[in-house]
Amino acid sequence: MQTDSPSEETPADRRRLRVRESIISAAERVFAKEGESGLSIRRLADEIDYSPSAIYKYFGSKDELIDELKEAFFERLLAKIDGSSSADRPFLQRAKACVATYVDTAVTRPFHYAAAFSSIKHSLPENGGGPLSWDGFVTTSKGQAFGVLISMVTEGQELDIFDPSLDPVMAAKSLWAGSHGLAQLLIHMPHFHQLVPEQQPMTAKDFIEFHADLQIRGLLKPADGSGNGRLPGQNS
Amino acid sequence: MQTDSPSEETPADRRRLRVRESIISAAERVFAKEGESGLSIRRLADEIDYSPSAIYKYFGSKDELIDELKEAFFERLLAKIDGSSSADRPFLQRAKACVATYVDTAVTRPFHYAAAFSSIKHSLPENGGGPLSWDGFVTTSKGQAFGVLISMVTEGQELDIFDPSLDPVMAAKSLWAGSHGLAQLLIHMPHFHQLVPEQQPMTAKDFIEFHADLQIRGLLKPADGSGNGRLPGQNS
DNA sequence: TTCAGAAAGTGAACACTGTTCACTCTTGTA
DNA sequence: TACAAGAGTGAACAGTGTTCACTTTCTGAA
Repeated sequence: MQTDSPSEETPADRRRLRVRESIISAAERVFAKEGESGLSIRRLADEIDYSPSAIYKYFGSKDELIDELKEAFFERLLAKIDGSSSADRPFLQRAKACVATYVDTAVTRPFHYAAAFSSIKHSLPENGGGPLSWDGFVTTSKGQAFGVLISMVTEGQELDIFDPSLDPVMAAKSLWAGSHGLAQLLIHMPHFHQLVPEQQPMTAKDFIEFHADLQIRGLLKPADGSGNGRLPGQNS
Repeated sequence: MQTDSPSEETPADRRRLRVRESIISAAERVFAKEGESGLSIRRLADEIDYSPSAIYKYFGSKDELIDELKEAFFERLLAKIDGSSSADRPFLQRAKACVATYVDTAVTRPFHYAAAFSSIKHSLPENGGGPLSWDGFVTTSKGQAFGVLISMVTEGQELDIFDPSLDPVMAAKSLWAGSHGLAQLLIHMPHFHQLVPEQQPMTAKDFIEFHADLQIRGLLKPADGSGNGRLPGQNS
């Protein structure tokens, strides 16, 4: 199928890529609206006017197809939070925006984000089941997005804003957990943000910012000299 | 089937309850080990030596059965964090323990916890799809567990430890999101806790406590006395 | 231009799934 | 003892992901 010069793209290649792309885009359309349960191979085949078995000439399995959707999503997410963290604004604003953007992007494509954390026992395909390796992780989009968080923490420490005694990786993981949790709750409990005893107006965006604020607050450098700011470990 | 006196329990009632219980316990056993995907009606029927259709004489659907497992789990969780929050210890220790217990309990039964937050668009069956009502929510086990968090925040404010300018409900939601996020990440990314560049010993328990610490820190009363959204006096 | 081989595409089948329904068997009561 | 209600069953339906032998289409070389 390939010609002698490997960089050349034959008509067959283009045709194959076009069909592959049509599968992906149909899958993306259905998945974004109805999620994994709404996306069946037969339905997909119907939408692109091919037989179900034809799909398997392009993707090894349904999971492999969905993995591609998730990976594409995390690339978008990475680009967004990377943009937030490198914008031309004061540090604390950027830090908060970074968290807020993460949550906001996740909520915008709930099925993608939820699916990315839906499997139990093996979240990294390339390392199925084994202990999560650092080197393997940081090359994924997910890992790179995490790297943005780490950089943010170290920058905050260099600026003498964040507590220097914190391990940046652990702090970033904590930050990730906090953002992830809010995203998940907003996704899985509609109107979570306006869940209050007295009905007061509160948009999801407002609550996301409130949460980001609190998250960042936990990392702030404790007031100097006072034993109050730092959380006492054993006593209190 | 009921006798004239409604409080009396006939042998038929007991028999029915026994079969029902055997279904639940078989389901619990399979579900705890393999999760929703490993639990099929036919397999369940095999395990209890009944036909698949017999199950439908006891539960309206597979979802209804699983809902019962999830509800039972949240009742256990509620009891546990309620115990943590009311133990005879200093406040900050209790507060941290409360968060840590939540995460720990979730991680211990990963499938139960994950399943409880797996559906998108309607997390409260009794309110399917509509806006989440406060009154409906606080009566569920989930809602009551949340109530424990709110009480903890208000107590911290009364003790002059937590920032009094924070809305207790919003702070509790933020806390919940943070705990939920860590639980989810630990469940869905095995060895998340020991995901570090240099391999240094770090147990899940240790990381949970670190995270709980940071979460609580975010709620502390700022040392300089200013309220929400304070900026550090240092350069930024 | 012809022709072999590779790739693309297909339809039927397999082994599953949750669920339903007409049916039989068992049980408790009048 | 007769009868009705409940318990339990087997077969079937509609759906799923996936496989495989098969045909059709295309392409690169003789």
